[in-house]
Amino acid sequence: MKKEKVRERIIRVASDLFYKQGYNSTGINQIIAEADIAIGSLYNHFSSKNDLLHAYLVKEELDWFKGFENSTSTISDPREKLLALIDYRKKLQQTSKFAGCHFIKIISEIGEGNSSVSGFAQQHKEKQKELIRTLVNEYTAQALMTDPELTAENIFLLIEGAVVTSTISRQNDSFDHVKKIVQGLIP
Amino acid sequence: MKKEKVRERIIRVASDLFYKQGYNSTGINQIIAEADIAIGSLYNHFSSKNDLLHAYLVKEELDWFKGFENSTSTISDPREKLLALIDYRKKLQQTSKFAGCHFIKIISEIGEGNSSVSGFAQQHKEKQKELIRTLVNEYTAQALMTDPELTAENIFLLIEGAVVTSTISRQNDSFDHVKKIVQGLIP
DNA sequence: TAAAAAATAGATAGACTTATCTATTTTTTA
DNA sequence: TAAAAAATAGATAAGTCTATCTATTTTTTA
Repeated sequence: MKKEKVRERIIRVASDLFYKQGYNSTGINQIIAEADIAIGSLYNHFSSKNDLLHAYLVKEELDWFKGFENSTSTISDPREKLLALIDYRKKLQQTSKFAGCHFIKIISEIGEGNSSVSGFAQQHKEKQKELIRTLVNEYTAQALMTDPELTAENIFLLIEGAVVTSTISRQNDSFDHVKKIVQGLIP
Repeated sequence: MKKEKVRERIIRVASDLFYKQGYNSTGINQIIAEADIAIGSLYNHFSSKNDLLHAYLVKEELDWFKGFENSTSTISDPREKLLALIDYRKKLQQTSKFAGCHFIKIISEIGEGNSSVSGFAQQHKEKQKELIRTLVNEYTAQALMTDPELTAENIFLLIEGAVVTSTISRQNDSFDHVKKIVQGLIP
């Protein structure tokens, strides 16, 4: 196993802290302490805390799609893949102890305050929706559907709703409900 | 018109700032400056910033239900009332320039860090769901439905999804989609 | 109108924040 | 192995944060 480089360790520790306790509640000193590095090393790799925030978002976006690919690479049927997407989001919530979606979180915390961050979150969610649209269209090719565009939006909104709901309730039953509803949408 | 008391002014200004720029990004000094009061007055009414946060949440919960009642008091038909709920959340997003749901925001920002806050948000969302459940059950009394419980959850999740999605995309079209979908759920 | 309560200005404590700097040691590259 | 690059410890600047305190003025109550 390759040794983790300093830069990678900084991003990993900072990402974890930003996610678990929030960006503003995480100080540089805590990051360097938990990553066990010198403050000079941090500022050698990143010009500012905001720069580190950007690296965090890039990492999480990569991890999200890598994780999805990893969870569903063996599934080719579009209907099964859509249901597996729901399972994937459920699993993410489970393993993070209901910490929620990284991008919803950061937008909630800094909002308009940082246009590059809000633009990044916007694009990320658009990609997720595009993924669903593609799968719904593949499904439509084999089983006719009245309004695939609206169905894709329907599934997307249900999943987003389940993520925020499970984050607040700290329970995963919303995903089971969404799965049942989606099974009805694509029979 | 009655003159606004100091305590009310503090809560109003603090609530506005907590909502617009986040709890952690809002300092005591900014609150007293914008409310145009002395710092001694603030700490005479509230024992800490956390105490003020609690007052903020209580206010927003009251305002939410008052606002809903105000928007829908003339509507008695449950189906129309459910559609009016969607319009209400849409209007809130419009008037706040897509600042999002107060409770999702605060949970995203402080998460587990404050159990009284997360408990409050939990209860608030439960009340919203209960409201939808009641309306769906009223509707079911006049037009039979296979699974009212799942339909209520369905509507709840769609609305929550539309709120977070419109917050990120800074567009209100999600609500129009939800309305169309819900009209299909309760024909 | 006199006493009590509330609000004021403003100083201050003490902890924490991001970021920079120097000087030294360790690691990597050629 | 020697030179270059990277990482280190630790001090420090300059600012922010929440909260407390005193002393004075304004408002409310009786």
